[in-house]
Amino acid sequence: MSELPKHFDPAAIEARWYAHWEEGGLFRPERDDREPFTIVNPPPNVTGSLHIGHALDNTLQDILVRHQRLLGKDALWVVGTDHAGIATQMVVERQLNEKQQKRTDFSREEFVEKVWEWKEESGGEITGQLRRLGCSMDWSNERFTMDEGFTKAVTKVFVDLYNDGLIYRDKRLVNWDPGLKTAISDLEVENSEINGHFWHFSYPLEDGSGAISVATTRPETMLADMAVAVHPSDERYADIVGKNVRLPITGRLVPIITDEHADPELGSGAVKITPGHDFNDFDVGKRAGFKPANMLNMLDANAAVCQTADGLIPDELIGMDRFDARKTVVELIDAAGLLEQVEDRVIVTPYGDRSNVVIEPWLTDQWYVDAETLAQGPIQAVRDGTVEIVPKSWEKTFFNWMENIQPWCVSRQLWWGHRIPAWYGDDGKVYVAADEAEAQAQAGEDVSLIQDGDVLDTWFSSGLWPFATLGWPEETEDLKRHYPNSVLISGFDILFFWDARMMMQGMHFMGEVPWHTLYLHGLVRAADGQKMSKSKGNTVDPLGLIDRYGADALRFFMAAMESQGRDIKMDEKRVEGYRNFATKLWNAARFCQANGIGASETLEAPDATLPVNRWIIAETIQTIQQLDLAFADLRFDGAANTIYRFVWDRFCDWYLELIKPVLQQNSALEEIEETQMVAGWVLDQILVMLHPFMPFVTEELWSKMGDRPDYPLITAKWPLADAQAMDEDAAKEIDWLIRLISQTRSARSELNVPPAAIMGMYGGDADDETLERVQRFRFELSRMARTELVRGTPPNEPALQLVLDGTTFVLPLAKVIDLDAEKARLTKSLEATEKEALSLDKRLSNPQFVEKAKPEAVEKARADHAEKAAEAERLKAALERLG
RNA sequence: GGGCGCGUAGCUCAGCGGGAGAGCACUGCCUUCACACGGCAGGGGUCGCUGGUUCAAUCCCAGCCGCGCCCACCA
Repeated sequence: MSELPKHFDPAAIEARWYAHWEEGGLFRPERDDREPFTIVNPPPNVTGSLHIGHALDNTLQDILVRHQRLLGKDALWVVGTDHAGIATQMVVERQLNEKQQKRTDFSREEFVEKVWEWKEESGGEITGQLRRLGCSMDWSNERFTMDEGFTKAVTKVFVDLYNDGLIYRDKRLVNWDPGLKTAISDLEVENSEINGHFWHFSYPLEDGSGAISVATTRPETMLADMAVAVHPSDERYADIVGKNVRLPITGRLVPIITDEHADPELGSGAVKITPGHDFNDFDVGKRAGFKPANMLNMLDANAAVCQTADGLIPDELIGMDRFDARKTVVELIDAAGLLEQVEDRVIVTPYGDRSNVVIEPWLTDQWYVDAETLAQGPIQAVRDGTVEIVPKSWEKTFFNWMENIQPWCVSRQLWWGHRIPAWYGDDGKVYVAADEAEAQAQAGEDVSLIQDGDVLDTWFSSGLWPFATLGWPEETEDLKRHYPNSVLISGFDILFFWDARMMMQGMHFMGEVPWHTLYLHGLVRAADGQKMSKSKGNTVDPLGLIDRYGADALRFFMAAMESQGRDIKMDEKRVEGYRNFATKLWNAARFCQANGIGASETLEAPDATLPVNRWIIAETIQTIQQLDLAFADLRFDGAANTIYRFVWDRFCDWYLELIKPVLQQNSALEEIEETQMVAGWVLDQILVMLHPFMPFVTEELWSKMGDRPDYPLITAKWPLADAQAMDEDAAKEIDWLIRLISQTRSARSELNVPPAAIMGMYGGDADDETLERVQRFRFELSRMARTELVRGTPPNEPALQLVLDGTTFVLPLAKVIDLDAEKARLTKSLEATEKEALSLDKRLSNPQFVEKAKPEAVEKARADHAEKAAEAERLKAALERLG
């Protein structure tokens, strides 16, 4: 126990305590015999740095983990980082660009080596920042999605899914990102509306008997048109279905076909079909009997025009960028007199979420996961409650996506990531195996093999996080104990990317859900409600907030603002307010120290006789109960507000003020000792309850309030909500005292009674019990209300009158009192009371209410009415006495 | 086109069947021996609008008006 400095400086204690916890192994004490509690941390990008969203996400997790650790559980918070294929490769490529180099200047091996170097160099940044936030993760088993064990798991998953028929290679349209030159999944495409045009072309019939009009938003793709479709029921075209049209520019002959896809209402009702460059047309093309292998492709990986298989594209167009080609094609068609009309039109255009380049539907061979099959288990699990989504409103969104899920393209044409374990033999076959030796064994010695050059989607590997981090595919002790995990906390923005994939892969490979609760939180927005983004320049750096206000304040802010289902708007004033809260607690502890109050020796509430002590014990227990409920419901805001109010309003503003007379006014020794003991116990409970939210300041105070070197707060015991220790009589008595003090203060303030003036207080019509109470609390009343009990009949002079329960107290103050002000005050009070009494009276005189309302409600209304009516009478009498 | 959410004090948000709360901001007083990053007292709300259900609605239902997000192939 050592004296607390006068000023609280978060920075001075944070680093010290974090190191102490980590070095002492306190994040993961030996508790093999206890019930496990497990959370896996959404692995941040290895080369990333902590942003405000991480701060929210990780604060919430740390609160749960610290709470569970205090409850005595074997709490494990798995931590690690993600290799983040595209994002990381982009970072390194950008660095090369700065040196006038590019990826392709190097061999694949050389480039990957450079990424590893970068990872070694910068990969520690974010983990260091998580430490600054106070996150109590199990660093002793820190993982990386490309570490050896994880890579083994990824390979096994791919091979097993392939052998189960759930991964296959297919030629179909993918979302091709011409900027990054890789395929991406549906989820990585962001659609946005842009202003474009709708061009109407006239396609002449081969037999010269006329023409058919088609409209398109992408004229350049007509270079690879393979048909024109009309609706089967569209009679306008019935007699030309089956004829050919001769396409402008290429001169290709393509048939007029029928397909349900053609909308007779739209444009002319006839639509050009380009199976190689449009998702709808691909389906139409397949229905029309075109094999994907024969579908014409007119764009290369850069989305520049290339020659189609039939060689019909004029040379002048070859090599032209798709947008230049668009212009040129329109010009050529116009020159041929076949451009009928150009309409302005808003077009939904797909962009790559990383590159921000317009995505091109492109015909390639890729690896696909049969997501539909894998989705069945998770759908069922959410339906039957095995997995509870919190807040529940996300369930619909989850079902809607899972029930309409498309094949998941998992191959990426990148260099950084998990190499796909597939080898192509010169025998034309594909061999999928754990390594090349096995593939060779499958193929036989005579076949020469080349490994697939692609890597896997990052989410393919991070989907294994809940079990691969625990040692899978080895059957480790950890895996047995900690899978399924207890709860997953994630932003709703990765519900499909990550959460759903974890469920699919977890259920397939572990046979069980990855966790039983899925808690989804919102986004942290800028103060004006805008989404934070680097490009807008409106991001708030959590490290800066920690520098200014301390990690505890930032954490408390996150918790207090986290109500389920709503985004959080950044409000720095509020962070400041929670810094003030930490300071308040610090000063309360200083007061305790100065008054001989220290660490409690017991976990149970001490025995106490003084009402004020019995009262605060009851208040503490109520707080524990409320906190337990809030935790059970994952109401972070509720929990934070409960402890906040208890510390500030109850403990500091009332309890500490009420015990000052006991501690400082020559009370009996046993009363002082009892009060010190109770205050020490309450402060200890506060520190424990607040610790999950504010780990640093609480641990510091815990150590400073007593010598308990082998019993750090981080592994202390969560308080017991022992209802037996609650004393209703004491609660009533202190409640009465608080109301008397408040009323007196309020009246004094309104009448401008000088703050220091002591007012004599006559019991007036008080009964003996009340008088005795006033006498008993004379020191408290003297200090906090500046009143002194006077026996006898009040003098016949103007006085301040207080109506409390069944008593009218009289405080004569002839010299100071402003009679009119007092009249006004009493009148206002009377009016308010009468208004309430009247409203209750109206309700009670309604027979419908008395008959139909719940008996408790009627009973309460009657009691309230009686009370208000009596109070009104007293106020009226008081007014009359003033004349 | 479907789905979700929001609209409560000047601001940021809780509450969600029995008559409205917090933090900040604001006003007045207080340099009281834990704390001015403080104390005490106070002002401020037809709970978006319109109907309905109910003895009773900010809270449930329907419609409308504003705002936001997600999903979806209208060429």
